[in-house]
Amino acid sequence: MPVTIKDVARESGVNVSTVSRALNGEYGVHADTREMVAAVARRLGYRPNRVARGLVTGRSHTLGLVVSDIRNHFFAEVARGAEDAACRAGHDLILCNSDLDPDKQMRYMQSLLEKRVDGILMNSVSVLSRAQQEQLAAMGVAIVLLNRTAPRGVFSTVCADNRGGGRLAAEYLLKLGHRRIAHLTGPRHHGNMTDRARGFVRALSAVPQPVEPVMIYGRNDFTGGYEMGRELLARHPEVTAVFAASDTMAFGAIRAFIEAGRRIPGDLSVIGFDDIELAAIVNPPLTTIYQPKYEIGEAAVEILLRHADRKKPHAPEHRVFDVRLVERQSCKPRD
Amino acid sequence: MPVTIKDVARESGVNVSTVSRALNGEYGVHADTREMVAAVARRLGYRPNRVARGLVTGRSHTLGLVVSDIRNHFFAEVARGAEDAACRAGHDLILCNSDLDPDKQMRYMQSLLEKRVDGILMNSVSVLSRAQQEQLAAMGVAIVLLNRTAPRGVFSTVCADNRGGGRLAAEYLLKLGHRRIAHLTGPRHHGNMTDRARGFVRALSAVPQPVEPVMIYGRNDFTGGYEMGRELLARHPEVTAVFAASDTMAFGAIRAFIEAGRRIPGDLSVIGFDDIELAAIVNPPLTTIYQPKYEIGEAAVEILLRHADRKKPHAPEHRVFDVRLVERQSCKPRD
DNA sequence: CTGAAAGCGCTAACAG
DNA sequence: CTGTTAGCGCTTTCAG
Repeated sequence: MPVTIKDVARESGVNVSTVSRALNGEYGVHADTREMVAAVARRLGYRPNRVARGLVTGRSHTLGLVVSDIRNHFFAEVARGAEDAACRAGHDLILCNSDLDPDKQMRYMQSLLEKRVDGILMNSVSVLSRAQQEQLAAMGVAIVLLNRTAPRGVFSTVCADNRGGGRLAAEYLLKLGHRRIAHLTGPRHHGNMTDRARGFVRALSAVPQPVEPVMIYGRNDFTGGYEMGRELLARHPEVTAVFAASDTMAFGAIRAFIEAGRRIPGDLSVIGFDDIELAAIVNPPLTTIYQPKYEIGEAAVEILLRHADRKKPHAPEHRVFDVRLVERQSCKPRD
Repeated sequence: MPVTIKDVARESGVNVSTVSRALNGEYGVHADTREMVAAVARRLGYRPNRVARGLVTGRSHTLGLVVSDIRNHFFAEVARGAEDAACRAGHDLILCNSDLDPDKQMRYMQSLLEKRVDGILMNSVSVLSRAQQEQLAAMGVAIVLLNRTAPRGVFSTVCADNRGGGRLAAEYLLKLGHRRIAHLTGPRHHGNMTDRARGFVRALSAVPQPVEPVMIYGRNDFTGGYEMGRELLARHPEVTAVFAASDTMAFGAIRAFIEAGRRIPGDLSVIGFDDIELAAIVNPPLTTIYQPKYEIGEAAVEILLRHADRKKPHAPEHRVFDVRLVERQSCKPRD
């Protein structure tokens, strides 16, 4: 049975409201009283009950983070940035893994809402319908998306310049002389990856002799990349360069290529996206598009916190981070 | 202004307590009433306030997870297992990154306590002083440790058979004929890694011609491994085999070795610990000790939940998971 | 500067 | 089966 504010009040001979004021360092309480109360509180090992406080103030100082899977390196990095920013602001972060399952995602949203979180950070499973967006918006909680789902939606968004990244990858492969190119992307309607694909395809078709890439869709993880890699070899052995929409998928694909006796980059050039730490240490080191993962998490929380003051309805903010090509050794000019 | 239980009561013409009972599916309420109330609740978009409920029931249905860094693959995997288990039981997980900093860790504990979490999962207690540990125990919240600290402490623990893993690594390297061996381990007093080191050293000395390994301490991340790798080359070039206490450190060390022109496993055999996904795909594929990360997170939450019923003080449980050697291609017999 | 009192939204006896 | 009544621990008017 923990010690409550009442205990402190009784023990220090003042009213609970005075204890509250003293401990919250507000004005209107004598310095002596404050010190005395503080001393008693310390002696008793008083620990304010934030649940009770939240009930009256209406703010839980808790944020929700809904990602598809924390084991995904990208999200781990985002989560760390988000947690650091939240911690600095005196907030906690509830972690949820949606597995890109719409039902699971909605259930988590419900749960977070019932816990009265001050805001939610999420990478949405898919392009949200107008109706879904409005439903979420109507829930009356600040939401920041980690991927652009609909152009100019009602929610704030923070993400990398995915389309620009796709373009960079395309221009790079073209510059190396590749003409038979494939793109391994994630599930359809995955906001970020869709944008990467769009930028990639568009850049490939914006040249004098346009090239149309082979598109392969799959799961955004190692195994998904592996399967897409095998599929590519089976159906399009003529391809000389592939752009994978994440480093993890790139690793999976490379594994499939190597198992099939292909050499990277000798027979096949591969470029990824994310620049996770391990991209630099696999063999061959992976050429990829860097995006600032930690900073994305940080920025998302900052926006969220700014909007969580639900005094005035903020207009949605859209923050886009620059990406850049990191040239390593998994691509080479076409012979 | 969200709709409350009162609104539902008024709208459906019954008392709030009836609404509460109806919605919580308890006995003692007419089926018709229940349905009617449920219908009204749905129509009004009623969303129970778990904060309020928590205040009266004393249970927040929230767990705290304190790890050193979620970007560490091992912890991401543990976190996922924990989150899944928590979710199944209707609980949420608050994520905290301690960076192995005792102060930060204690601050997180305070914060979690003030949020009245039902239990806390944490690693890295070993960095805490004896006094701090006792302080934790006195806090009166269920705690499960992800590493063994003091033998037979007051807390429950869940971890892999770290000592056995160290032994496995030692026996393997000895079997390959290595005699000049180094161990790259984490920070001193890191519970799990200390145990790995102990098992390793002991097994090396338990043979007819005992070998005493070169010990190098460092940070448990890629850069830490890299630095230890360089230090090893500079100070002990005679070494032919290395046991790194985590795959991540092994990767860092390998990077240092390769930069220095050493070949793996040609010049230097390397064995890791954890068996993270990427261990299988780096080149050469990393021989390592597998430990069931996801299951550790799951088991920890299960124990926590069992103990969170603070009716009766449970005796601490200690669960140890088996490890096994995964032989890949980063080790070879000494010439 | 401090105390008294009302209530945040909900559950849980206790009556009826 | 349902209504009444107390709170849970805290903040926040409103008086004094």
